[in-house]
Amino acid sequence: MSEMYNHHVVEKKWQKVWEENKPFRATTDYTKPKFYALVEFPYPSGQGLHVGHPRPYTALDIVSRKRRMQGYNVLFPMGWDAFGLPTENYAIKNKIHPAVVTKNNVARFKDQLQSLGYSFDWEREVNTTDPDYYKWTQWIFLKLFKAGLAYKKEMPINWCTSCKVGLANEEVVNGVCERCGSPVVRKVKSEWMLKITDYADKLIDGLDSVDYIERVKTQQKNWIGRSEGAEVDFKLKDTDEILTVYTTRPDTLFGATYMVVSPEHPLIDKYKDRIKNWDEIIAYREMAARKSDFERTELAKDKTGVVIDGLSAINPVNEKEIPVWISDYVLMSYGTGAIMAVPAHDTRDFEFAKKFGLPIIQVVEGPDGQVDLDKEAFTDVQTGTMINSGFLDGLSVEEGKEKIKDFLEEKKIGHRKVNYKLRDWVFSRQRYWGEPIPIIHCDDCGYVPVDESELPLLLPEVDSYLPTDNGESPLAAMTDWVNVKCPCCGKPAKRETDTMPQWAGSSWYFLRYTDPENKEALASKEALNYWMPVDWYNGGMEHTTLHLLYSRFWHKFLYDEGYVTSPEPYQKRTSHGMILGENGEKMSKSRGNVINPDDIVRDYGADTLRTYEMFIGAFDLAASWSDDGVKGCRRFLDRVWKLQDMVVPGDEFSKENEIKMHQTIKKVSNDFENLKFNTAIAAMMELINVFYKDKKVNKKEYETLVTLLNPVAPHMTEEIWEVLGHTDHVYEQSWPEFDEAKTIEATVEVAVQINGKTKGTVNVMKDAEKDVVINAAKDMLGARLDGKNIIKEIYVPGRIVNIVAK
RNA sequence: GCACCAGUGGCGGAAUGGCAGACGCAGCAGACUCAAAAUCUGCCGGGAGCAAUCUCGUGAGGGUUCAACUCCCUCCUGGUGCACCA
Repeated sequence: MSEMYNHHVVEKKWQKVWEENKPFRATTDYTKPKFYALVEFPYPSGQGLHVGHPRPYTALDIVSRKRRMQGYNVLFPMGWDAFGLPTENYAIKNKIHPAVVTKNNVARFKDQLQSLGYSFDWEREVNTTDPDYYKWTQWIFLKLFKAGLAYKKEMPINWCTSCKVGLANEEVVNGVCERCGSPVVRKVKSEWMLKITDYADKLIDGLDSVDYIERVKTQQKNWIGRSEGAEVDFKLKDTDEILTVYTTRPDTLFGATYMVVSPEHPLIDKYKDRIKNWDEIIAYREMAARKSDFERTELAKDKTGVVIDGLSAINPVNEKEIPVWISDYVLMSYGTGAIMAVPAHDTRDFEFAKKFGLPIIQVVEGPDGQVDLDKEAFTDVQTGTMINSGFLDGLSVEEGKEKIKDFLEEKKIGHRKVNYKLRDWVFSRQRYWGEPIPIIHCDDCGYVPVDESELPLLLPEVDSYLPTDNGESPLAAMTDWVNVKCPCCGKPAKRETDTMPQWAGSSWYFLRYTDPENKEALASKEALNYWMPVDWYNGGMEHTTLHLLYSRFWHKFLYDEGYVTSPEPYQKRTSHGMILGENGEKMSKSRGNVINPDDIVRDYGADTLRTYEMFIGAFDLAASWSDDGVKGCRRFLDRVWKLQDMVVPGDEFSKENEIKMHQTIKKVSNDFENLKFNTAIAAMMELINVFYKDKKVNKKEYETLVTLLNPVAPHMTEEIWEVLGHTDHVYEQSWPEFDEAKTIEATVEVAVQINGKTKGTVNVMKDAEKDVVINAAKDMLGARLDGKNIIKEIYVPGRIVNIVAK
């Protein structure tokens, strides 16, 4: 009898072997076929690993292990996205340098990951806070700066009152800080910006060439928010002024009954003298400015606004005079900050017009003519027909759009225009624990880049990491560091004291893994050529509009500059679901439903945790934790272990199990590729149930099972392999092959139905003729067909017989 | 409000036009045991029937089809993302 499986001993034993033999090292043999599997590198937080981490890591570990056995040169790396606020805040609170905090957290994370037996190539570990790494983050920034894609701008930024830091739009959730939940207010600051908007079209178009799950593509497209429309010029009455608006519905121009400009629109100040209700306008503008993002969202349902008394506009297509209003439902940051309002065919304009009693003119008719403009605007562009629109009458909306655009361009009163929701990326953080921005400001020369030879520009040692109340970075207090000579003219100048956001280091880390020690370049051309693009990148949906978009932007920029050779960084992107607590809620300390992976590894073993997280449910959906489910997976592994006592000799599959073996190899192989780990494991469970029923398994069958299971449960399967007398290892074996012909049984069980209701089954040869099967089915049905009139007989080979009878 | 995803036994889930509930958990029964645990074996959606069997059943309602968990329409519920983007 075999000993009971001892995961403590066995897992440590094999982890040591892997550490010493380094079988998972990616080689520099660039002649072999390559496979680059990537998982998002973690932020090494003080809490340690969460049970959510192993789900994606195990998934790609399985795929990586399988690919190695299939002969690929596999790159499956891991590293640390270690700059960031929590570390800095912890450092401030406990008076420990953030670099020390980071070092400790990384050590803990690494221990935990190694205890799970991942086949990462630890020789390629990267850390974004390592100067040898952030040297290249700074280098990329300088390239962006030199290409005109990094610029400084005075702008109202999202300011977190608690973190005392500027936030990107992406980091503000419902008007509060994504990290700490404190209110976010507007504050005008001079900030570094990256012109991601220059890449809007490339970021959309590139999606056609990659294999991302549809959800990710849709979300990125929506986030970039490309819209095609037109800019139209309206004359202001009795002035030479032109008020330009952006619209996606130029076809409805005849229905414009008023205009609205944003409260911040410069036109207002320019015509101050003409405006008769100036006090009212100023009061409204101040009220709008005071609203936080949160209030603006909350109040979205109720439209407010003030008519500008003294200004009016002329509709260029019919010369009608229409009033001009200000309202905060028009945003200065989108389009031209002004709109033409067509209340009949725009929901927001409709609400506004109803509230203020403005005229509503219908210019599009529904298919049945029934449009109730008392209740709501008619916004359907598919079925509408133009009316009350002069030369557009009778056209469809689509035709109308094109014809009016031609007209506008011909008469020089407007032109086609594409707009995006995407904004430039706010790249400054007033914080210590980030990459210093390598720029020097000189009063005479302006912003001067630090010479590339001086990179990395190291973070100076400071005593206090506390942010200042006036919004300056802690670095600003370091006068020795700040005051430098201008590299250009030699006069006294100052260093930039803002640091980069956490997204910087993660925007290119996948490139560094290909050649992590390189001193001359971010990675060698040869390494990049061979390894890029990443073949399979798995990560959380929450990174779709942040990290994933930012890193595609940087990569496309590096491609345009000739530093990388693939236009897209990731060939395939998949996403995993969250692991919820046992009660179906998100795991959190306050809910008291947190599971610590260390406890599971200690009590049941890493192989059990890995198997369980893969068996828990569909990979892309959220799943609730279950302690009983964990036990079930351990029971399965124990049953595999105990098959040792039932082994009989055999160099080939036994006759009775041959088909089942080929079927299982096929199912497991395919399911691993398609993220269907749960059904792959179910197939292996079915297989061992067969062995248990027979109370025997031949050696070849057992070895095959062990090989198939190895990517999921690598420790136990190596141990079994050794017990079976092998001196080599499972990871050196070839992935089992299946023979398609041998996955098909000679006879098949065909369901027999009358009028689609199943009555029983018949066994027939797999390639039996239709007549034979139908007759067998009729025999089986016997008296049940008596007195019935057969109308139709359907046979789907190998599947079903359906007799339609009355 | 808009978009996307999901809704199947007591529970996690399988089946994406062809025998609904694979596999696992929990439960029940048996074997082993002095006993318990562990392990092994069997049963395990509802209703009717001694039974063979019949019948209902995949959030609700309608439709397409010989056949619908699967496709189409309307609605309900939950989750996620976006949210005055003209």
